[in-house]
Amino acid sequence: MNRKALGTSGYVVLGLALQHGEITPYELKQRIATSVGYFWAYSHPQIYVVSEKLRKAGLLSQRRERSGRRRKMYRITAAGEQVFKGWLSDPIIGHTELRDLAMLKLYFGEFSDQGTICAMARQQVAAHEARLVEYQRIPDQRQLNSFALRTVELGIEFEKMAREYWRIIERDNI
Amino acid sequence: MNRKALGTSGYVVLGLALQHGEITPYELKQRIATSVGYFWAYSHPQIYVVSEKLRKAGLLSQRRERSGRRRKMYRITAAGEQVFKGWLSDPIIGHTELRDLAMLKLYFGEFSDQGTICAMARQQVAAHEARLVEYQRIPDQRQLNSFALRTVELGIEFEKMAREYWRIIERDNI
DNA sequence: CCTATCATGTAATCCGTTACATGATTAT
DNA sequence: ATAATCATGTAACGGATTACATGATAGG
Repeated sequence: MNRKALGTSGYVVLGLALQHGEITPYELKQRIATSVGYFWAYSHPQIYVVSEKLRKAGLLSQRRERSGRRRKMYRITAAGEQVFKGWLSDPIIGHTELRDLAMLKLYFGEFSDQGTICAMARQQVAAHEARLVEYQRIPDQRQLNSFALRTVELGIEFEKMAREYWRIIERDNI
Repeated sequence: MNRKALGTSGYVVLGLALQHGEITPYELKQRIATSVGYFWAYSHPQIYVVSEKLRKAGLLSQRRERSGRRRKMYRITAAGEQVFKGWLSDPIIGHTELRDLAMLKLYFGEFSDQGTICAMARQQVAAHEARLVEYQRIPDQRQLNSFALRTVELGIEFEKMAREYWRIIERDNI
């Protein structure tokens, strides 16, 4: 209804529901953790809350398993699809936010000592390396559509850059 | 006291207070907007709330202007400095989060049309270009310590990369 | 002197996380 | 059978944004 009331997490859920037809909160959680969650994470209880909120707003319909875990199965409604597609074509406001604790601490490096910074740099090289490997494996493991693949590509480029960046920090601080 | 109770925004305020000696919430806001805020933004009412919280926790001391605007002037306490430096050497948990609406929408590109994606790509090229120019001007405008300069460097590299990325998206979608 | 904008803040609300809790299924 | 883990949620809290409000100063 009023589109303003929906946060980004709501649109993520709508989008995934649209992609998958019928989906449980758990599947949503898994999907997010291995896709959009790489660059826009959120925690699992949120997913349950958001799904319920979307259902109440009439953007998702719900069907419940009759036996076993009695899982809630969500499906996007016509209204939901309309809201989601409207959001997709809304103009982008705001810019990329690069939230990174290590960068923040580096900014205040004057109050650290060389050993601490160097250790942090080493740890960051390893962390970005690990993430790079993880991203590089994604196209082999799952068949993604070309758009999802594209976002993975940016992830890969970013990790390469960050790894190199911290290597230089490490070298300069030894 | 108990360090766990402090969020990242608290440490940002402590760090800036440590750098600047005595600082008002407004200066904090300005400083954040043109430094760490580039990669870790937050809104101005938060700064007032966080500063007060830090004062109550004994990590900042406060002096009030006697006339005019009766501004609150904050200064870091010995306890605050200790807590801040402790945080600096804490190990990093979690990874870089690259929060970007355009990337999110690109991920769901299958539900957009080419025109919309192309327009978004064009807008993103312009936005990253603008930001790049802004970052490149920073070293001339202000004298920053070498650590702050280093973080700006990553910002510049990122913007170059993102600009190039969206240029390719735009080209492929025309 | 009046207006714009600078500077400072409060209150309400919402979003997201942490901690907790529990039933269902699978492996041994 | 029993332990492990899969799957599903709730409740409480805290952090962050939005909307609102107001006094101080500067410019005309």
